[in-house]
Amino acid sequence: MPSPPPLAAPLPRAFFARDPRRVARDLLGKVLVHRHRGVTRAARIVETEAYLGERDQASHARFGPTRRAAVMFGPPGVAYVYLVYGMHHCMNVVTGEDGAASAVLLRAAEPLRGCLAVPRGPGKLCQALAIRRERHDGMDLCGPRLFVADGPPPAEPVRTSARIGVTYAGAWARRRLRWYLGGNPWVSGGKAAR
DNA sequence: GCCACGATAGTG
DNA sequence: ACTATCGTGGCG
Repeated sequence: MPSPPPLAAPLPRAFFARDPRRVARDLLGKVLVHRHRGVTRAARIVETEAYLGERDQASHARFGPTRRAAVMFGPPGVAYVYLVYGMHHCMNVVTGEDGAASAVLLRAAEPLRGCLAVPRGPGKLCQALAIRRERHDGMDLCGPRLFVADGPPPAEPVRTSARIGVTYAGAWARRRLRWYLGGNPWVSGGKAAR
């Protein structure tokens, strides 16, 4: 008997080893999958933000390879998960070349399977898929536990805007480094941001 | 050691 | 607009 085909396979590392802006755009419509103890949780990515590296004054990488931001300076295709405001976890995928410190923040997704919350906003996305810093920061996304699977090309139009919550970053805050699916109800930021 | 503050989210 | 809640980075 042939074994059943996997429901979803991880995207190859080459997908992440590119400019974070391209990865941010191409992640729209892809499926984030978390498997743990036989439970699968999955959601379709509808909103992302690119962080361009050490020079990007909105990025955690702006302080150099500190303990928190260390994984951003490593190879692509790895999860960078951190804690904000002492209570919310946020997940990024590391992109670009090894050492470039670029990443893409996953901001919102459409629930597909096993979601514990509505994955609208980066904190809620992690809560929905049971992703947390202690467990997933530094995890390889080309493994079986936490990965991004391919999905059909989105029917919705791809739109861009300035990133959310980075007003401290001066001119970098005004750059259009946020990507989302226009009109999609799962996108965060309220009516104005959709 | 201290301290100010956050790539957020929920309430008023 | 206010705040919960704690790790982080800057500075001394």
